[in-house]
Amino acid sequence: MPELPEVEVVRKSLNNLICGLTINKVDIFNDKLRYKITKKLKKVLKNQKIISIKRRAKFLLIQFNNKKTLLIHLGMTGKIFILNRIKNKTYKTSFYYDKKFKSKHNHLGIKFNSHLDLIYNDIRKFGFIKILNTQKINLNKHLSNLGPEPLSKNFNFNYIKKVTRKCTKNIKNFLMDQKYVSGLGNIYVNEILAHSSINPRKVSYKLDDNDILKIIKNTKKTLFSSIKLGGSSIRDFNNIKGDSGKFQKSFIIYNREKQKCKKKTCGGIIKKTYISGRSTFFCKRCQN
DNA sequence: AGGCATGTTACAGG
DNA sequence: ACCTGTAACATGCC
Repeated sequence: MPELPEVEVVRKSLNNLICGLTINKVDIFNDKLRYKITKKLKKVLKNQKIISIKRRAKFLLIQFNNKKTLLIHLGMTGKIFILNRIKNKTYKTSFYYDKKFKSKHNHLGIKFNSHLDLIYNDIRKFGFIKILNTQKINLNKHLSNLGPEPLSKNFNFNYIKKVTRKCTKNIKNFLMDQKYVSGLGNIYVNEILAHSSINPRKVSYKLDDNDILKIIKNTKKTLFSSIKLGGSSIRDFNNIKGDSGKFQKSFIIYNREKQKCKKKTCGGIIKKTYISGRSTFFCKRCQN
């Protein structure tokens, strides 16, 4: 689930539900994630109040009043649930807590000074949770080498022109590389290149000005639309009742192998290939 | 049964 | 040094 739009949708719902709350207790159910969850997390967060919930690239940053920040990366299958322990109700964070989510994959629980609990659940354990000093956040290795946010003004023609000129990667790997643009992943890059009618293997320095303009326009457009629809929910999330992500219905290329290209007057057949081991979909006709 | 999966990182080889 | 492909991480689905 988690590329930029999905993380942003989670951020927004957390901001609505738990910003301003104070932590009562932290439980570590299973510390095995990409990096081990440290025990000091419990002490550091106890009695602390959330003062802001931000997103940078695919990271969530939950800031507390003791100058600590919780850094969360959802990896491939990380999910955050908010539960009402009195009414036994689950709130929408982007993805409802459902019986299909097995508690054996719950890693962290936070009890707030209210009727709410937060649960971090991660089937494949590729995500991670770290505590950082808020003042030193920009020095953190995960955050210090990130390229501009694609929805910000820093992601513009001059910037992309400048960096693509000296980049010999193909454009798909360029857009997936967090040091050039942060927050894009495999699904959205497939979509962006399809919307832009650019072949994913095109070498970055060979992009002409028009290609660059199309990429910028379609990146912003695709991400905005997805956020508006609550992000994308694919595979195991598809059948879950109450799932709020709807952008998968707007995919024009991802997971559409052998189907017809949706771009008007094209109608070519979509092919699947692999680039750097990642599934890549493209239309031979309009993405020359 | 084996291939595949929204991410990141290390390593080998060109 | 830079690039690509591959494997690894862990689990579930088809």
